[in-house]
Amino acid sequence: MGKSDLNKKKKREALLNTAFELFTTQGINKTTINNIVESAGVAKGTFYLYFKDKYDIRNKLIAHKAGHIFSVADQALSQTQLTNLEDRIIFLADNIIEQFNADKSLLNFISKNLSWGIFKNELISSGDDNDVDFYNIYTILENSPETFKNPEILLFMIVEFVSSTCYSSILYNEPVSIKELKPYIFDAIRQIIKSQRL
Amino acid sequence: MGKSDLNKKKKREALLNTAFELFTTQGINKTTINNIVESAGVAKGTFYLYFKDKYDIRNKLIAHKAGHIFSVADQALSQTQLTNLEDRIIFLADNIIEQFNADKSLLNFISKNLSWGIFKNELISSGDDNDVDFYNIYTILENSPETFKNPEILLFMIVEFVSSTCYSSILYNEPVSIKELKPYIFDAIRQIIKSQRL
Amino acid sequence: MGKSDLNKKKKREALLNTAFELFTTQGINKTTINNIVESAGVAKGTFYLYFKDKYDIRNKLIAHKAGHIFSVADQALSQTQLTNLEDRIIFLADNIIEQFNADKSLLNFISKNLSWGIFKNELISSGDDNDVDFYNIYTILENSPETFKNPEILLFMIVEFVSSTCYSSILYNEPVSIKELKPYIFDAIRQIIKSQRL
Amino acid sequence: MGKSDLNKKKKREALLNTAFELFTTQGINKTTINNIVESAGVAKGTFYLYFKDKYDIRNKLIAHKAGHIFSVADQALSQTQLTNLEDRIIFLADNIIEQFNADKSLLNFISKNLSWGIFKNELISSGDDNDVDFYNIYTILENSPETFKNPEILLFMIVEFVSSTCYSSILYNEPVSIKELKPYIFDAIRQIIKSQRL
DNA sequence: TATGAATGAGGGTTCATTCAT
DNA sequence: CATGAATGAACCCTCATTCAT
Repeated sequence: MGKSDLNKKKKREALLNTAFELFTTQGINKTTINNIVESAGVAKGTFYLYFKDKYDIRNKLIAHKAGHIFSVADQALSQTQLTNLEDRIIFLADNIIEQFNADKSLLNFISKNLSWGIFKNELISSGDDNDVDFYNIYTILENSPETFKNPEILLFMIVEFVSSTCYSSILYNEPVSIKELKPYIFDAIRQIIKSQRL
Repeated sequence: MGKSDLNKKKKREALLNTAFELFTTQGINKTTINNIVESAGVAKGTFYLYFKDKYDIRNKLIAHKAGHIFSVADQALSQTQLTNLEDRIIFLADNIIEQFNADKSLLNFISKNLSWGIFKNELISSGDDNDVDFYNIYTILENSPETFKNPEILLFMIVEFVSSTCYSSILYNEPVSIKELKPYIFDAIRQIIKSQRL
Repeated sequence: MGKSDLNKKKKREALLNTAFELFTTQGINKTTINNIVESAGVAKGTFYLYFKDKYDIRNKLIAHKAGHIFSVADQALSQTQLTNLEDRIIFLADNIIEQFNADKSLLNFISKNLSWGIFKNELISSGDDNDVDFYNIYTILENSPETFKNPEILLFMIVEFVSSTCYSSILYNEPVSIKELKPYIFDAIRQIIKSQRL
Repeated sequence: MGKSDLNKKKKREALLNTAFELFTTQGINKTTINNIVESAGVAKGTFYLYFKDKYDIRNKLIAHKAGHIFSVADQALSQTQLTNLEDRIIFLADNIIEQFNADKSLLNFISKNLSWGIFKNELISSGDDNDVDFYNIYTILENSPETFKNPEILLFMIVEFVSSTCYSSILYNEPVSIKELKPYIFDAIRQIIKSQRL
């Protein structure tokens, strides 16, 4: 990679990082391209060399950040000795919840913008160096000796259940704090898994 | 109520109805105050006599619409002979899902903007003639002979679970159509209820 | 007409006058909406209350100015005792040439932007208080005892001939000054008329 | 001519051809330097090695294209046996009209931008390999046994008359189609010539 | 020569908000 | 209460031009 290519990559990353910072602190609507380029220290025109518009950079960020979260959780899981499927899924859920709990603006950003369909599309379409190992998570289900009616639906339901209950609890302590809510969530997950077991 | 008061009420409702129509068809960001007052047939300044800004009218709409949905479901439930708690909750869930399925823009509008905390706040703070009987839904749990660890959490989890899984399925058919997804959802709900039963 | 209506009319005219001033001195491309509103002493948004964009105001100006020129010439003609058709037409041509000669920027503005078709369309479509009596000029031909193969074509040819030869001569003294050119033009006009006489 | 010189010439021609293509299809204002270099397949900076700016390349194109048209007409004339002056001029006019009729975008481009003075200046100033034999056309008048008051003015008037009447007729069919208009134009030309004959 | 990434002033346009009527 | 003309800051985006490579 030439010096110029390296410089380009750096500019692009500066824009991405700045945009994320601003999106999460001020919200997407309130963030202007002006804000982004100013903070990133590049000229306005430069933004348009790398991204089509504000929503283009947002989508790229979402996919990147979401993938990263799964990746971190997966890494942590591989460090454990857990073998039981339910335990492994609960571990992942717990890890992800804690990531969100530790970075609330990240939770806000992703939840407001991510949907299952968009997520899948972005992962597939964006051929950049997204080292997202999201689909590896499937392997948890697939490699398990147990079988399920429909693994994708099961995964989908768990993801939606966790993310939607987390959102309110972590950000607004509603109806209770995440600490209090967790046992309920985990119980529920175990039951959902059971209901789908063949 | 005097003639002038009536006129005022009519203006306010015209603004609310128009705003809802525009929010659901064009999105909130794309809808301008101009659009609203034009369609409502009032002057621009008049808008500010009734609402603080676009987000004020949005919040009022959300609480109103969400309450209405629960109300409709509750009414329908009262027409049935169902006595078993799980059946009653599934009935409500099904009814609400069908309401959303029949009016996708409504689902989109509410899901994008409603959160448990905001919803509760709005219901409490807005003392207007909101005839929302949302909290009646609690009575389903409370009046049941069965008891649960924490009824509000249970309700919260079900609501979040249903609304988040619905969203993706109804609007984007992801991961599967709502028709296919329903049995899984209902199974999961039953399991969640079980997990919380004392 | 209310005070407010009057004020509106004044704003609109201020914009038109300023735009014309700038268009003729700097050219249309170089003139920005910013320039116009600044000189006119109104806010930028105000411009868009009265005109769609730069080209809208240009078109309205062209029709207005072109109509005015014919009107002035026609008025002057009516003050004369000329009866002979050729003489009357030459008189009009001379008058118009002198108007352009006296206001070269006007000539530049109109010639660059006016075409026979656009001119006719604008005259018809723009229902504003354009007191343009352009078509009265037809009456010169129609009321004459002489008849012509095709009066519109004759008029068209004379107008195009005069305006195109004027343009170069008045603005660039090419190939000769307008003073030198005039006799040639008038001779040519007489010949053109003859060629079309039945 | 060295290999490098050849390459340079090729680049320059690529830019000229592409610019003409874009100017005539999209208009000059809408055409950007970006468009030109992209289509021409050269880098952006390269443009500035050959031309000062957009208007520089435009002027060079106009002179070139206008000269070419006269050249083609002149060539065609030399293939005929016509000896009578009027006939020869009418032949040229007809030929040029047909060239424009066959390539309307060319007519649009040249008419909007060409003026007698600019044309002459460009021809004189631009010493490039413009093999324009425009002035040869003078020889038609000069070599004729007949004599005229002022040959340049005569030529000027005919050129302006033809080009301005053509413009409206060919591009907008106003006031009538070029087919219908031609006899009127030719009649008028004959009269103009007569009026200038000594 | 040739490149093309970077620039940044300035373009047109929008729209929430105000306030005199 | 109701109006709507006027505002002007702020928006997104373009594009001619430069200059280090």
